[in-house]
Amino acid sequence: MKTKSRPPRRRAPPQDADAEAAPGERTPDRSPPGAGPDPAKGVRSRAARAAAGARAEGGRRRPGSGPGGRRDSSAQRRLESNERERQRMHKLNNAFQALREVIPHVRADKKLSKIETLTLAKNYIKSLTATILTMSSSRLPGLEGPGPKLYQHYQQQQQAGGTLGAPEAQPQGHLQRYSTQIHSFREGT
DNA sequence: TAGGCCATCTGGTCCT
DNA sequence: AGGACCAGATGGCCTA
Repeated sequence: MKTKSRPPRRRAPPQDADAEAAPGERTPDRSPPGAGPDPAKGVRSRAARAAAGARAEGGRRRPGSGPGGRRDSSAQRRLESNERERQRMHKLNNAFQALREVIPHVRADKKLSKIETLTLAKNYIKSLTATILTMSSSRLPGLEGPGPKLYQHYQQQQQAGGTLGAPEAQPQGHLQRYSTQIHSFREGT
């Protein structure tokens, strides 16, 4: 992972790239290998779409639709790079799917979007953390066991504005937030 | 039809 | 140098 922050990226002029670089003919619908009906992709039936070949154009720009499209090694490298990028995104999507499967939520009939998944997961973690803290600190007033250490760690995180972040240290708060969130997703708000 | 979400392409930047 | 990562752009599908 990159931890460094990068300078703001400037973007090359919008895709007139067609004009140059013509990276070869575009790949005809490369639905991901083994991604006929993308398993990770449920309900919103992209599957149907793929089946229908509807995705033939995908959202892709067409690099070298012109005749001169073929272009030696640089075009070849571009294609390979595209393929790697696709694979990378597929892995990312698999990870999203795995995450969806472990966070409890209602509305099983509808797939959580990525943003919903992340948000829900974050609050789920918070609520679990808070619950653990409550349980372990109430267990004993201070000597052994994970309780005090956990609590101290949690407090440090809070002070550092750390990943546990939010100022509501009350487990209730997290739980509350998580469940309202589930609720709002259920209602589609 | 508009808006949300997504997959893919692409080129820049960073890392090994 | 080549691959990984990232974010902008583009266009398709779906739902309200």
